[in-house]
Amino acid sequence: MSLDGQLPPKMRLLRAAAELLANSGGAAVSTRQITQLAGVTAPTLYHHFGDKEGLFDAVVAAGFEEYVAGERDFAPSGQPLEDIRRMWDNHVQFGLNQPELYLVMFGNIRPESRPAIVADAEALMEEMLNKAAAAGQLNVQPREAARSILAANVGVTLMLIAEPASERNLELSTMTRDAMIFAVSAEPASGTAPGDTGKSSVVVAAIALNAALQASHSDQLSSSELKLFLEWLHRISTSPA
Amino acid sequence: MSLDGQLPPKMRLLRAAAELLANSGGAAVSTRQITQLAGVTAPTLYHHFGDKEGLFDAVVAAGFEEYVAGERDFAPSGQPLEDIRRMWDNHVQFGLNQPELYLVMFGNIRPESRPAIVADAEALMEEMLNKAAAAGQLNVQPREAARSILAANVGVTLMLIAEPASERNLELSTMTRDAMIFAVSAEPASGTAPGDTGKSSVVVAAIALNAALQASHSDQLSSSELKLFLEWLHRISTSPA
DNA sequence: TAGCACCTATAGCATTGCTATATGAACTGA
DNA sequence: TCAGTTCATATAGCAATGCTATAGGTGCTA
Repeated sequence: MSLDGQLPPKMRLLRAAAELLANSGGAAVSTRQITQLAGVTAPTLYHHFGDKEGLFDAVVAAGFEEYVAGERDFAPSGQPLEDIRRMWDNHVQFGLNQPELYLVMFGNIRPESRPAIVADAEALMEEMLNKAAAAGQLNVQPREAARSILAANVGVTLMLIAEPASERNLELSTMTRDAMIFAVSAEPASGTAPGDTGKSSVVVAAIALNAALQASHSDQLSSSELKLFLEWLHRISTSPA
Repeated sequence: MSLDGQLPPKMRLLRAAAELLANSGGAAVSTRQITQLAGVTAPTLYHHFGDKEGLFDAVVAAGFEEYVAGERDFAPSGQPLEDIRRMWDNHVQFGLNQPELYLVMFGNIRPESRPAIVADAEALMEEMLNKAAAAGQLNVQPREAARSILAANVGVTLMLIAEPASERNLELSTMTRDAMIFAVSAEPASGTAPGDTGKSSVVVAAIALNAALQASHSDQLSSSELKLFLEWLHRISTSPA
């Protein structure tokens, strides 16, 4: 139960802290647990890191190095926006793989350390977005785009972490990701005119669906299913209500 | 320095905890500080709330009531998507006004309590999106849209909280907000442009009908018919583009 | 060998969340 | 009116926490 490996105590403390943090399930981790697992006594910890927070900052810094490495460690595809997608997915995956560490990095807020990390993550993404801008693919400043995308990226990751692993639906991530990337990209994005506020009755909706179905040859339903479906639809769309 | 006001101790504890939490600047708040400010001794706290966490949960619950009240307390404009914008702005403002409370609610994660709150916030937004869907203004399921928008909303708010108040640029919020809303909204008539990134009109119509049906208790179909009908409707409205 | 900087251990302090127990107050039924 | 019961608060103290004052090795240089 001790992390001896002839490693220097400083390293053992770092690893012990990281391991306990990762397995704590959100609960607090005591210095006594850490020092015991590291096979070291208390003053050693305070000699090397000054503080419990100092130790945790070191753990976070190490985690951030790993994060940055993950964000850089793929061959650029030549399509900057495609690379942004991969950065997004990497970010989410990092959060899901190391939720506790991620929470300390992006979920917690201590007015000094967090902005530094966030700023670095922003810079990382901005760097990539600069290429997109150079290729004329952005319709906003790269910095603003990076901030916006990263904010959404963090929000999605936090939400995915918060829900039980069995219910996690990564479509939330891809959908939000593509929405953000589309929003900053220079495609011919027409205005968002709300348009006519169509009536909201069941009848109107049913009629619309009916018409759309007739015209589209959807193959989601078998022919017998479709027949019955249309009959019901007709019943609904001719209802007196 | 005491919160006496002839209020019952339970209330004084709640207010003391809320006040200390709001002014702690992220630092830990001890039960002794709370009980002293409330003019009460320790066992009183544990009698009423069982736990330090129990007390904080109560504070969060009260904060959430306030949040929900803020989200409901404006006249519906008749344009659901415009109301969604206001919900977003309310959310951000709540976070900036009470950052510490907000962090406990949305930034922290304790696998039990947080998902409940997030789920409630989701439901709140989904409720509004149902109206948009019923009006044929959505191209995704209201639930998915709500999750996606809320995730981005939280991410933006956290990022704004993290940076010094002087540098806060709310344009990050409006830009991300409009990007998300645009992404989930159906292409406004103006030419129908079927091919583009928008989903087919069948899907839009099916989603609208689904939302309208849920809200209207139509009795044109028997319950068993309705069940099967909804199942098919779901199949259609989640079909790949 | 002596001196020196570095690293670690022994032991203990103040504060933390929490509780076993007891005391008071308010209500209930006779 | 009064004993019994329940609710609410206080006294005092426990175990665990973060942290530290002090002292003891350990290896290097001279």
